[in-house]
Amino acid sequence: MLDSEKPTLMIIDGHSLAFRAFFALPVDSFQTHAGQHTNAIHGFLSMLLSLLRNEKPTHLAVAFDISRASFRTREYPEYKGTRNATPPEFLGQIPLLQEALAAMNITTITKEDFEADDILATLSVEGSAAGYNVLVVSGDRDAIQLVNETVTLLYPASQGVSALTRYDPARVRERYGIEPEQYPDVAALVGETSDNLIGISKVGEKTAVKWLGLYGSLDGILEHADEIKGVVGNNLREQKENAIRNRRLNRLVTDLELPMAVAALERGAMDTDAVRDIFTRLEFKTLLDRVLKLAGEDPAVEASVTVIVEVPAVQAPVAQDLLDEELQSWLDRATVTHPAGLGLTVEVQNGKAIGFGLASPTETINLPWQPGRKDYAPLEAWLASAAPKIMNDAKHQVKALRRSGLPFAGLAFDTLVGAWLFRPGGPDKTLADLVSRYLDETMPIADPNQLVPDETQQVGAPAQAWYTLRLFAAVEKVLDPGSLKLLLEIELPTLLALADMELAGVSVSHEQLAELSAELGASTASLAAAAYAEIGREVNLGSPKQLQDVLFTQLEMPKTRANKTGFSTDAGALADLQASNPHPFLDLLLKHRDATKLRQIVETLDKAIDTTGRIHTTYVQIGTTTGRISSNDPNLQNIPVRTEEGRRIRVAFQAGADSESLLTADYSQIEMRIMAHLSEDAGLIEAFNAGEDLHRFVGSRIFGVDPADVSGEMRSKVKAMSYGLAYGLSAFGLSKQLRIDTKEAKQLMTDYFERFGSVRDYLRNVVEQAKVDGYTETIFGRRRPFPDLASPKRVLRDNAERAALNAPIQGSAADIMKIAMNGIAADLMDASMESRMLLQVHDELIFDVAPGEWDALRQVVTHNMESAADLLVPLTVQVGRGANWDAAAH
DNA sequence: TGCAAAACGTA
DNA sequence: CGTACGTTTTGCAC
Repeated sequence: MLDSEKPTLMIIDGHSLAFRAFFALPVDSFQTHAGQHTNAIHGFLSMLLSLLRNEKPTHLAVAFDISRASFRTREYPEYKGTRNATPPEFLGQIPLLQEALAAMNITTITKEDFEADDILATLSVEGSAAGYNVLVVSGDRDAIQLVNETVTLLYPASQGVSALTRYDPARVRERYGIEPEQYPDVAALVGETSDNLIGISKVGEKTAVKWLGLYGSLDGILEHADEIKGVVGNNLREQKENAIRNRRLNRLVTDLELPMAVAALERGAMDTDAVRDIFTRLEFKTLLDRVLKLAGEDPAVEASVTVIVEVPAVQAPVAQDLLDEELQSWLDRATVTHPAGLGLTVEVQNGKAIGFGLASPTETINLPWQPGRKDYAPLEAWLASAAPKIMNDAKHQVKALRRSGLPFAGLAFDTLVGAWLFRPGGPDKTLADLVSRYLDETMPIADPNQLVPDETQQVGAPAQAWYTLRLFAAVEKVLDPGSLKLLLEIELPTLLALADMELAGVSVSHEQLAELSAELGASTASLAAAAYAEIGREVNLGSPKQLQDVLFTQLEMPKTRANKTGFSTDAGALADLQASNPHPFLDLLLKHRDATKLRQIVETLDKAIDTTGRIHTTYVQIGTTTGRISSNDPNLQNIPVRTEEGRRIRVAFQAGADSESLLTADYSQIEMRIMAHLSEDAGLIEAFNAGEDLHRFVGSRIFGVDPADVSGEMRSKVKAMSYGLAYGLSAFGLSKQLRIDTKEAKQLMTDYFERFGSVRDYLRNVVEQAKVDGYTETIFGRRRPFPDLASPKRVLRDNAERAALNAPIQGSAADIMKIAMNGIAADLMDASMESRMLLQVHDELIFDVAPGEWDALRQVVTHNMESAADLLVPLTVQVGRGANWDAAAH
């Protein structure tokens, strides 16, 4: 029997979902004239109706608890003992809900001495055995253990208002990293606050999952408890009774004797009079309409039920379904009639393309897609052609096309990136945001009060494409010519390059990370133990609040810099304390911080490795205000490099299986070179043209000595000064960083500007000009608005001034790197090279070098990076080669 | 569950 | 009292 032919049994935990609905909906808005609160009933029924429509269960039951007392509370009186008293507004809603369900001819089940969960468990086992597809709907995590190939859990995603998440075994694995049946073992170890079940101290989800991975089950873990090291190991051995008790209590009963068999739960006709009666008493008007329409089972009528959202003033044209010749002739006509481009939205699911929406100003086309379709040949030809495509947030759609083996060319505009160029740092992140801002319309979105999203209310791909096309005109209009050029010539090619980099990913060794993690885990444990010994007690070293208590109360150390929660315990503050009040605890704490931080990074990276051994970050092209790209999920732009230990992480980033090595290429001192270019400072330009070490050269000028006589100390002072300049550093800040007094710092700045006066003039001028224009501009015309420069508030204005003087420098560097990347991507393509650009870290690029391509790649990379901009000083690039990222550094 | 704050990694 | 980011953890409010 096919799955789709099997009957579907839906079992709902009435109490947990009604309770969630109670907190999700405002109490005051749901009240009868008689004063009865109804928000829980309304929320529950609304969700139920959506579920009935979307899931179409053939069999249905709702289980309720009878009271808080059950065999579990008899066994362990503290069970659920911490729960607060039921809110008075909730009282009385359950009986009314049950009455409504009865009227709808829906079976409700209770069982003396057991919880609703146990009923769910029993029915799901019986249903599976009897050949049903089973849907369990519950807001209680314990229900996760019920999930298997035939049982799916629908669990409220957040706060019980927006959506239900479908947990099938794959999703449980993805979310928790365990098999569904292992969930109670995790819960037993971790504990469950809401049930007043105390777990093992210091054991969280991460640790529990790790142990389960090692030993398979709670029993396995307890058998090997002696092998587990460190504080957690001790805790486990000392508190194992907790876990055993928790496991006993969270095991759901699957063999209850219930008053009816699963087959008896088949849905029957509603008693529409009774439904009318109870819904009227509850004063549910729209819900009554919905439930009666559902009872009528008239598909035409049912479809009309969903029109609850406000109809926008302007509506997208109804989408047409076209195939073969019709599609071809539509495309032929539309591309000619609308030479500026057509709107395109790729519908993406699980990273693959599953459909397309096309739009002209007056028509939209809907094209569901699956691999191997022949009737969309015209679409594929159009996608592959240079015919202009207007998209919104194209990057992930382009990735989906590539993953689906579809061609793509002709990206002519990205409304999201365009809007970002207009307002970098603005709040607009989605198509709906842009529609609201630039079209002043409300794009219909799913009713947020509905527990189950209803696709019929969503704007589909064709309508999205249509909105995108209209946004194109609006966004293009607000962009100045420079920004428009930037978008077309720099950002759009970069978007495509980033898509390919994300798809490529970078090879990372799980073995090396695991080894590193184990080592770091051991050292954090011993450092923590040593730190505890120093102060005679155990505190959470990760809690600044608890550390404050240790440092300033127990050890009576002098107060550090203040912050919002008291006094700073950051590395700088601790170093100051160590200088004035040496104490072994401080050193141990700092080392512990280092180790835990590194381990955290290692763990995050390890988890991000895919089945092919690679990590795929996501670059956010609109992620910054300056023009830089940001990276997340995971962030590969902040991998440690400054310490020996940290660099071991970079060793794990290695050449891919098909590559001969990695190549790294970075700009040397690009921001200082841009500063030299923009300020036209003769001294600084000479410094770069001299080919001498920059800081040594500058130091010799400032301190009036030969370059050869510049000491290490002099050089580092000059270096800090130079870099600080671009950030708006003050004498005070400089003194703080160099640990010299303010007077000396001030003198250093004076001497610096005496020799490099144009730099000071330039920095002043940037801010002055920005005050006049209201924005700053990079070498390539990237603008950043600065409304706060006119603020009467000192702090705001000062902050804006520093950001303004930095923006053209950081932003120009970003422009240059993007231009270089685009050139490299084009050259790799033109020469049909196999080497791949993998990572960008602001001024550095990392590549997989295909066998035999080293020389060619080095040439392509260096040439494009060095010639990306024509400045008054040369752009120089350092290239390195190695089997891993660390070795490839120079 | 969601948020702010602190801390810290990078250029 | 130095720019630009993203992630994790803690502690607290809802």
